[in-house]
Amino acid sequence: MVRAPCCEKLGLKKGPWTTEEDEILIAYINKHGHSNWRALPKLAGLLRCGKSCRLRWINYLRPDIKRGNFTLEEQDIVLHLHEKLGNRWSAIAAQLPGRTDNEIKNFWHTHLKKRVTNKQTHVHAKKKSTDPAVFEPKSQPQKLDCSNHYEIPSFSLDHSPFTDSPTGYKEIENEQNVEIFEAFHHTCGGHWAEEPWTDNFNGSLFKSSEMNDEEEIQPPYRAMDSGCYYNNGTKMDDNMEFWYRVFVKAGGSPNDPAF
DNA sequence: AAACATAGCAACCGCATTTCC
DNA sequence: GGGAAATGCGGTTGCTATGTT
Repeated sequence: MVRAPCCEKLGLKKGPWTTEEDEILIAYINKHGHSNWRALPKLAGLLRCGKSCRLRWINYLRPDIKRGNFTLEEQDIVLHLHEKLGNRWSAIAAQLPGRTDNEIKNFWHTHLKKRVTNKQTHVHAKKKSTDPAVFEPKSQPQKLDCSNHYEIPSFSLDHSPFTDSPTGYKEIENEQNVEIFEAFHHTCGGHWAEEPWTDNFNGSLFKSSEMNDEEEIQPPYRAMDSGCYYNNGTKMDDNMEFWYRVFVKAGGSPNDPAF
């Protein structure tokens, strides 16, 4: 294939776009669309190459672009998908309406990469703690549905939702609760005393009952170094924490007197 | 206040893939 | 079916804002 001459050789402009250029591009696309990027700049009267116009439109001028900080939910989705897909930014962007691959890529390099590095360090350090909760990711990440459409299950605050499994881990007793628990962190707002969850979990949820100080946490198991706290600062026990998360995820008030 | 370092991000580059003729 | 053109994608660069010394 013969490579098209670069912008400079054609006397085309490079570098940051001006407001005037943006306006011209927007006006042209609004009127004529962008069926042919290569022809567009000439037709619109822009001294830019088609590639530059496309990039500017896709990454900045599109009306459906979502600007501003990434929400916790978006950050988690990026982390989950990156763990599964790697640097396939466009594939990740496809799961985040309004976010561009370029924006996600930048955000990853400037924010999330550090968090992953820190988390790995933390997981390593966590092996010295007692009774860490662990998760086993089973299948590929999926876009989490964070709407509160779950029905509040019947439960007793004294009842343990965990059942023993032959593997030595404790498993959450039914699929609906697993699903709710998996999505718990997306409901957290200011209710959870924890950092946003960053690990890849999307299958059954397990809680270790047999890990001790000497055991190293290895993938696919993950440390959960967080918890839920009462207003007085006391940490909830495991059962209470579980039901609290289920309850809030299902639409219950975080301040419900039951907790 | 100035110099320097770092972070954040828009934009570019070159290769890969898809579409068109 | 094959080559050229167009588009898409991911890595990288470089400018600007902000923080630190």
